[in-house]
Amino acid sequence: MRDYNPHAVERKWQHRWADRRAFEVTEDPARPKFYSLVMFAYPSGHAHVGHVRNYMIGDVVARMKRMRGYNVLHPFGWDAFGLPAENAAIQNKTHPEKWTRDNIAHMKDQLQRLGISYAWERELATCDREYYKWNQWLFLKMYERGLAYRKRSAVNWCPSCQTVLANEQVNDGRCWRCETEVETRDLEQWFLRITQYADELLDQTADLNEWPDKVLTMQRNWIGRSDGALVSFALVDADGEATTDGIEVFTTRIDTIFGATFVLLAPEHPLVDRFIVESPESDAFRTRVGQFRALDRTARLTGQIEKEGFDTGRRAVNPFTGESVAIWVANFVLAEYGTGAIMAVPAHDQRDFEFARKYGLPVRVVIQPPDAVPLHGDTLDAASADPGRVVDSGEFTDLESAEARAVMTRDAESRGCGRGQVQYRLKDWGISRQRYWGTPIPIIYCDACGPQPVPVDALPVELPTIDEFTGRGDSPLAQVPEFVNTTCPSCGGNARRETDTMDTFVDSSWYFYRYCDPHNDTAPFDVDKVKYWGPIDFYSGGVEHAILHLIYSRFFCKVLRDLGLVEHDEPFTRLLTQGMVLRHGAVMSKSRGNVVDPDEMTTTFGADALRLYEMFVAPPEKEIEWTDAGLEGSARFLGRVWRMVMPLADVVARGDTPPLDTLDLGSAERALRRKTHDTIRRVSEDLDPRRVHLNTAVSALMELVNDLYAYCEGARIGPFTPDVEAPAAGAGPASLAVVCEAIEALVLMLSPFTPHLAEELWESMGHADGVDAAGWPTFDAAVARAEELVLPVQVNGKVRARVTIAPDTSDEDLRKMALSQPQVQAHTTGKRVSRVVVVPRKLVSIVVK
RNA sequence: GCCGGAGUGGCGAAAUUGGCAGACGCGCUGGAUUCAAAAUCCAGUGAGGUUCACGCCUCGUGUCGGUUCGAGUCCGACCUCCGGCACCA
Repeated sequence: MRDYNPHAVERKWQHRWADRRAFEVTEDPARPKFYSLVMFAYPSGHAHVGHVRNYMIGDVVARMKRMRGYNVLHPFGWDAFGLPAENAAIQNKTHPEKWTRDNIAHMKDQLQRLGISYAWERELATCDREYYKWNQWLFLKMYERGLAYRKRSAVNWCPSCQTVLANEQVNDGRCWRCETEVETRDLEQWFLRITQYADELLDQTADLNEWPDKVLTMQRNWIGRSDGALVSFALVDADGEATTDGIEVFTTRIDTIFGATFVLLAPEHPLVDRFIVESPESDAFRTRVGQFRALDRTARLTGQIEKEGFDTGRRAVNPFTGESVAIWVANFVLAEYGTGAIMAVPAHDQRDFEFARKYGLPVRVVIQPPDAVPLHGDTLDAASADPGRVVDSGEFTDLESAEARAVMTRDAESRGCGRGQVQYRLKDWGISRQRYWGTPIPIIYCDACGPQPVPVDALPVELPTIDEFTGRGDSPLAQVPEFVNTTCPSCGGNARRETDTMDTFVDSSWYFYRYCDPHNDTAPFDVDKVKYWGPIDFYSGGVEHAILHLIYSRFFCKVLRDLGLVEHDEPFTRLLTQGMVLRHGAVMSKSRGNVVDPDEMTTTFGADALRLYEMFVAPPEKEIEWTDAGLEGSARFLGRVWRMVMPLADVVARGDTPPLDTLDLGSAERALRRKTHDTIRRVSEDLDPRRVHLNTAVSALMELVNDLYAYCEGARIGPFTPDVEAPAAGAGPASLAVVCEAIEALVLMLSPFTPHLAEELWESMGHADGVDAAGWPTFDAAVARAEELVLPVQVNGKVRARVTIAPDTSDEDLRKMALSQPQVQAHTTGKRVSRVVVVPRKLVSIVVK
């Protein structure tokens, strides 16, 4: 018997798969389809074992589905635009494209040596002009529909990356990529109107029942819907008379409005500028406001500052009480949420409470929570935010909070001073980036005609080649006159191109549709092809994309649906968020120097051992700390499989063992068959895309191998025959038949995990057509059924004995057997048996007193 | 502060509906094989007690309490860790 040489085996099968184009697919309406996808890769330079883990999860599912007869689409590609390439260019004086293409070549080579079943002919890179052309096309479609628009606004600016960031890309006031503190800039920017889909994005999270709850919760929080009301407080003029001008506030607690004893404005609120002008002490007022506006942005957004404010000297009328109340400016009121103005109800909102106490403003209780001592504004030491019974509120007194909100909103509406309103935390998606290595935004500015879309037949707007990257100044594209200067598509006069590029999250929001038709040069993809392959049945990737990528992709899906390009509402049916692979407690990265290169692992142990180990070490969702220790164990297991199967491969290949149902099997043989079929059941269940318990599937296969060794040792066959040349010597046909059945099932079930080894063994067993042709092994419930059961017998909750029974033993017989066990008697004698619980097929529980 | 998730041997973990806690693997210990080692095969391995021995007993899934014949699993309170959101009105 030849020894197991993983490298030779792996090379052989990788070449064969490539030669046979084994994983390339076309649409086939006669077969059920399965679209297995892993998040595509950023070509950072080198794949590490963390990437490998994710790609393996997708590959195991894809390979299993292929064996089950599905037409499986399993593509791969590159999220190739982005800042690191440009930064590398600045540092190393290379071109971002060269850096990117070199990295792709290297990483592709690494991945190919892992034997992943990708349809490489569908490979795409988002920096391909054939790809980003359709980014531009989709942008123009959105522009036509008013979903892409331009506005001047305060945006997040990372001084280190020299670019704008979306809200989603700012964490704790810092850049998601480089952790530099983010500044605010006022810029003209392009936005995608994701808020138009806010409700749908929120509501349809309810349909995503194969997504982790964690991700759905994060998305719901991110969208942040709150139902409330807009209420207008009329401004009071210098004579104390109400005017027709008003301050609109947003509140979710209109039921507390009788307790609204003042109004607060954000420092940036437009009325503040008017008040400055109208103030008798304009200069002092302006200085005051300036101080608030200059407050550190990060501190303000994270609530790390003391609540402060000042009286504007102006007043407004509470439309419910008719009282005139003070208008203050407060540093904690956010200009970008709601209307930038709030009604302050100190008795029932903690922030307002603190503010009121600090400045001695009135606190008035208007809600009495049930089961609480009667509250009083003068004695409160904290706001009471709980709902309850409305008090001291005129005609609304005695309503419950929830009802009061509805009634009072209707009342405001009827009097023309308010209406129901839904607010979202979600903001429109700013996509302009002042960088080079991305998709040019296909817009031309003409002094005469204004912004003009680039005509579709002029797409793509190609990225010009730039020789030098300095990282200084504005958009690099602005420094290329031949790019900037163009003619207006409308009037033909001189015009300038937009020089910003798109956020790369645009690229990754629809790439999974392009895979369905990657070489189409007349459309982003053929509608019928996406109709066949979509939606994605299984999608796996890092949980760090739970909000950004996954919410943007859901948004794009809905836009594409409304454009008539896709039919489904949601792009990803099942989502698996894979746990990260850490090294020394940190995510692997080149800069940290803690990267574990899969090449080293495959050189030492083989790709199959690496694959198996990463699937076995922990559940896919769980974060793991990388150690080499267990990898050796996986390599050992594969050797064990080889030494079990190889000696008997010829026996299988000869195919002269009699059919199992014609044989009279002994109890050891029946037990092995039972194990075989029970393993088929367990592994099949664990590999179900809704489950994907890959670690327990592997351990089930290990158990089967252990049982095979034990059986073969007893039967003196296979690895236990003294004569290697005659591994089946002395074995009866029954022994051989059950062992052959077991090893065939074993090899087939192992193949999604360790495809090279499995194909090699399968071929050695005389099968020329590969494991896909063989299909997934069939589970036979009758064979797997236990012949006898061993049930525990508990006395007062402690196991005191076990009884072995036939599965069809009656409850009464079981009860008698249990009570007659000597160990049970020892604990029941002299006591009264008060109760006997018989749980069929589970246990017997006896209660004594 | 709010919303999720988790806490099980020396380690990674398992336990699908409330039913024998610790499957499987790593590590360790012992045995076989070997001149020897590696590799391989076999056996043992939660803690403590007890027995010449087969065994038997007690404790044990973050802490405290509860429900139940029976709780890692359900309920209540708390502790710790991880993730998300956070002055969002």
